[in-house]
Amino acid sequence: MNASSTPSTPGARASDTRARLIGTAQALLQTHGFAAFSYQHLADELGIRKASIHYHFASKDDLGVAVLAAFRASFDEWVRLHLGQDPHARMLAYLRIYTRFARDHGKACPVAMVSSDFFDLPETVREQARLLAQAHLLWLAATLEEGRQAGVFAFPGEARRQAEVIGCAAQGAVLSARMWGDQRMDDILRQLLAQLAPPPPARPVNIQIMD
Amino acid sequence: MNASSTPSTPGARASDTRARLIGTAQALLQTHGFAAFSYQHLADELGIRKASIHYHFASKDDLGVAVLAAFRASFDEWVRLHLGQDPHARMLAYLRIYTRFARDHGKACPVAMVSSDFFDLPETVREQARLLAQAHLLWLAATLEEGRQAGVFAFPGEARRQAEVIGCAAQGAVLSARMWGDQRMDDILRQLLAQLAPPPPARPVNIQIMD
DNA sequence: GTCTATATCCGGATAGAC
DNA sequence: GTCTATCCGGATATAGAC
Repeated sequence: MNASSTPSTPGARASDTRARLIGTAQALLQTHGFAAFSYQHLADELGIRKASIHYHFASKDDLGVAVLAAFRASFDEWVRLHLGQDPHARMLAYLRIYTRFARDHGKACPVAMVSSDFFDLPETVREQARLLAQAHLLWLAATLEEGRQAGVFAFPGEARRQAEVIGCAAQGAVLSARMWGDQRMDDILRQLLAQLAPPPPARPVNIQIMD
Repeated sequence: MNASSTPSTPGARASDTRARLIGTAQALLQTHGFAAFSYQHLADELGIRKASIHYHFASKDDLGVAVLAAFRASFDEWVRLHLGQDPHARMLAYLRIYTRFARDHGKACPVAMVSSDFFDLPETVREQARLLAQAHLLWLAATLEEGRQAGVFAFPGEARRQAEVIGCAAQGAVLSARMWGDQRMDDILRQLLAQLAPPPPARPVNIQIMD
């Protein structure tokens, strides 16, 4: 009955199962939320018994902390991989993360899912959620500011505020994709980018400034 | 032990309890989500036994349908009350709905909460959620388009697309207010409005067109 | 590391008295 | 309309064998 491609074996290393638990829990968190997935779901997915999970994560809260920390580590790695690109390309790549989420069985942003469960979460998990959200917002603000100075983005006020708008809209977009399909979300992200585009040069007066 | 201000009495009318159930369920949906609140929570709040709730709503799904229908009725009424106002004032009033949500114990948008639970909901509840979201989007699109033609809003492309951005951002904003407090959300809504503001007249050339 | 077995609690739902 | 009593399933978690 073990549906897993890598059934548990007596010689399995703890770190293997632990990593697979985190990966599966990440997917379940994005599709069903933290409260709505269970050790039973995880056990079924991995082909082990649910009691075995407690060896790796004594409580579900511990698992929640590890799952959110893993999301943060993934994002840090993603940031590292895109360090060289220009702001516009980076922002495109960032929004494509959410496009991929939505297309992958309607996964939502982990931060949005945790926010929904927020009042039923222990402080340890809440803290990790804040750290993850913070990492995204800081990156967004830096990218927006860099893009504005490079002339590829235009928006009013502080980059930090604009970063919050983009982040919230992206979260809302993947949520709405669950209702309406991922085409809806593509439209929203495109509109978000269109709003960031700088206006065309003041007027088509034929002045050319030579340098 | 009845904490309710209107304890159940033998002579209570069904419509009273039914209305109180819907109202309490609306609040619980916005704070904890549909899956996370229980008949027991409702019963405690109203000062009755949980079995009694089944008289009014045979199943929790039936309650969910009624709760979302009630949200839609409230919104329709809100729309009616604001018919006379100009687009800018209407949009301000609309965003203030979410500000009030966030300040009221961190309530989220019901659509966002239902979206999180979406894959675990029966089709009857999903349908109501779509109807509610649709009502908001249609109103937003109409208000945006009217405001653009009146010159108080500026945005690229179709109003319908911009409506989706505003709606998603508002949903994300109230969710993020649960993490960071409602001041954060005020900032986001302000930024949203600032982005909608039309640019200042082409340049301060001292041309006055007389009419 | 993973198992079986079990403890404990809470969820929605039903039957039938009042 | 609301009650008590009960059923059943599923949740997290623990104990102890292998």
